[in-house]
Amino acid sequence: MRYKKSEISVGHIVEATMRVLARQGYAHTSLMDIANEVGMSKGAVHYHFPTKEALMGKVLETACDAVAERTRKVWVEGQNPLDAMRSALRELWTVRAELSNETKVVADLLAQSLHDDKMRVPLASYYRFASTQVEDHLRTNAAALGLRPKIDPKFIPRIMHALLDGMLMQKIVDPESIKDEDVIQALETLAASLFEFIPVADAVTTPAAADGGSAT
Amino acid sequence: MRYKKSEISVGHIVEATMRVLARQGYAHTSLMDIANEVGMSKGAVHYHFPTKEALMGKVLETACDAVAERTRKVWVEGQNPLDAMRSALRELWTVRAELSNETKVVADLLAQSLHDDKMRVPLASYYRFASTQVEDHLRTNAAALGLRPKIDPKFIPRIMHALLDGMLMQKIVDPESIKDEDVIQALETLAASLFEFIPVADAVTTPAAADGGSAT
Amino acid sequence: MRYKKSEISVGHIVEATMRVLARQGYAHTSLMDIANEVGMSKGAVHYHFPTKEALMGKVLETACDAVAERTRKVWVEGQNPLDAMRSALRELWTVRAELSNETKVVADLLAQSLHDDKMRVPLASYYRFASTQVEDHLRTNAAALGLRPKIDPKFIPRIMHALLDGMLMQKIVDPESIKDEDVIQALETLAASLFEFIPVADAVTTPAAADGGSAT
Amino acid sequence: MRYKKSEISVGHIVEATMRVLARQGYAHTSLMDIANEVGMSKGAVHYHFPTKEALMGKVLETACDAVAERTRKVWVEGQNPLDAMRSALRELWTVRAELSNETKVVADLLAQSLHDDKMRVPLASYYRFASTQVEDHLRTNAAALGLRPKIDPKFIPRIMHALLDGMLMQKIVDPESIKDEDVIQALETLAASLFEFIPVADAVTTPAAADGGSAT
DNA sequence: TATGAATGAGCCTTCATTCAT
DNA sequence: AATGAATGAAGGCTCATTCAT
Repeated sequence: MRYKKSEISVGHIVEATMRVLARQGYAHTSLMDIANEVGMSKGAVHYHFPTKEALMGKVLETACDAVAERTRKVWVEGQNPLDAMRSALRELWTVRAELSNETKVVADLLAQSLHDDKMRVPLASYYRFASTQVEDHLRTNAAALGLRPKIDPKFIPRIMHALLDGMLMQKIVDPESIKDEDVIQALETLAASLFEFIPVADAVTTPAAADGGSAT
Repeated sequence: MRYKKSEISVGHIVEATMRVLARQGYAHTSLMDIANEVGMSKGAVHYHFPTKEALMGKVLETACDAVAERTRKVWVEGQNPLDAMRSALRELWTVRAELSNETKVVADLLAQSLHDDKMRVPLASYYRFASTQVEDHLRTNAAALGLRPKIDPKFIPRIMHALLDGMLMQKIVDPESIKDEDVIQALETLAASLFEFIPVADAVTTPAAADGGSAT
Repeated sequence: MRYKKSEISVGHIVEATMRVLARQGYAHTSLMDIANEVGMSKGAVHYHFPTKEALMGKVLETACDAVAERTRKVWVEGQNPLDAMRSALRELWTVRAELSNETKVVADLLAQSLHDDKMRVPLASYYRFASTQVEDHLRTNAAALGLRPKIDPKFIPRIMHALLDGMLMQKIVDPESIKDEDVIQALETLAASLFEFIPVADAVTTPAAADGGSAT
Repeated sequence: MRYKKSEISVGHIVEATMRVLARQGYAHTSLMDIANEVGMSKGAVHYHFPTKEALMGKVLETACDAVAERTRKVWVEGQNPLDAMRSALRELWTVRAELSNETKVVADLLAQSLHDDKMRVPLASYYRFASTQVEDHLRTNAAALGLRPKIDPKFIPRIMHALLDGMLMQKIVDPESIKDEDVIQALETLAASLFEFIPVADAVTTPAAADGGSAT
């Protein structure tokens, strides 16, 4: 119980940093801002994090975890991989489009990672997590339903995340040009065209059937 | 001399800033660094740009122009929109994967634009330019060849750029996981699936057509 | 247990401080460093010493005592004051030249005493102790052996200590220029020249006496 | 003329630092104190000296030069080395006993040099200068006057400076115990006993004569 | 057009000290 | 007797900006 106090404070600091970072961005966030936001002295912040860098590392990690968690939730339910992917994409886009603090922080620190090696670590493991998670799902369910991915299943989640992240950037920069419905619809069409339908039961060689199926 | 001394100096400053920014990132770049890189005094930099913000604005504009220019070149040649898009994607990815100074600077300042309205302007017009340029191309050529885009042609370039930008982020963060060949192959497959082949009057049932269909 | 826990801890703290001070110097030693060296918390150090100043005072006192103790040992044995002084000087120089932690701390805090009155107290009593101790020795033995000091015997030990301390400073600053043998030889010659030989009644013209004379 | 301004400011800063250092000591002197004393902003001080250490280095150098200069002046006049040494010692002690700012600063930074290699350099060259200067003087004049030093002439100035510095330390720590007249008298006696008198004209082998001469 | 000097606010960090437990 | 947490005042240093020249 004695030692919990520190953990609590650390938690508060990380949360406050997330808010400030989302509001002002890495380049314009000082420890003073953070201390004010968390309602502590600068010294207290340094008591828990020896250096600003260390704090930022922890914050990035936390933000990645939070985003990953949302990603995880999105996938658990679906059965049919195509439907799963559709609804997941819709969810994933919504999560991004809301521009939660965590999303902003990840975006911001991702740019930092261009010049700071250490920042890459949590980001890399986030992408790897998201990638393998979906890959497993596809490997398990797709074949059973006669859906054959047109590209390496390992790459599908990376492609989808890239699409989402890239669209988010455009939305940030130019919100009027990016309507959520357009994005979602485009995403669904794209997702669909990543698979070919291969009827399990009867014939396999009717490209027309595959055509119709995948185009739906 | 055709150019005033001032214009030349401004050019030097912008170039130098591009280098420094690519090297150190916005958050860790000071006017001192820039002045050193140009070989001028800090005062001189301030003579040409009243404020750091103004300089950054000009630099971002220049970087966007440079990137747009490369994008433009990539599209001019192609005839068949599908082939054009394929080769364009390959080019666009190569340009990004090289991580030129301009690319880095755009990525870096894009993150800044999350918190700085003014920075969004040149970025927005870059995306709009890239978007409309390709849109025009598609509108002109696609129909003539019996290719019908499955999604709003206005959106296709945005999707493609999103894909490229998003993949670039993953490559920055975790280079080992992103092989250039994989990316290019995935992009081509995706590009292909964005179009349906609609048999024009005469030539119809060639297997090639069926092929195009299944590739949708 | 004979000693209270508190006394033991105080001892540990003082010892640790001595080590840290010898290693880093007063100006670059923080309570944190000391707490780390003792293996205690900063709070614990403050429990035993209300203030950093108080701790430093105690440390200086201890260091002075330690140095004085070594000085004391050096003098007890000899009989002939001249011989005693010779061997003592040799010893005293060796002690200094070894640059023990205590020696370093005394030297360091001596400089502090330029600006901090309280620090002067233990240093002053160290010098007084060293002075009176030797003075007594001289007063007792010198006359009996027909040796007459050329300068006030009260001053002789101060002179000798000054010489030793001053040489030490030069050795610290420029070790290559100060060879221990040179120092010792010079000190012995000097010590000898501080006394005149006064023939006592009987034994007179021995060459040894002349020798003693020329050494004055 | 334009560039002189910087030199003037540098001069002011060094002078002010000397005053503050003499007043408060190295360990308790901040750049703020210095900036206040010189009537400039902290930034201005950093403009001229990139780091506190650099400033301190320059100050130590200046202080050493100042002290060396006074030492130099003291020696130029005298003819007879013994007389010269006597009056020089008197002068050197007076200079020290006044505790000028330069003297204090040298004493203070000398203690720092225990833990900071760079500080040793100017101090070492000060001692070397003082040493060689007097050595030359002795070599030139002593023999001509029939005075033979009892110890290596190279070492005489080092011994004398050690004596002076050591006495100064005692005076700082315990002023009441160190009377200037006592010091000077002791120094003269000591100086005298460092030489033997060897009559040039007639016989050289009379130890008695040497005895009388050196004892004077 | 460009420089050198100076400013002052702000930054990250350190530190002696306090206090509840 | 000792700890962990927190404070707040400096501390050294950086930086965008100003200005006389």
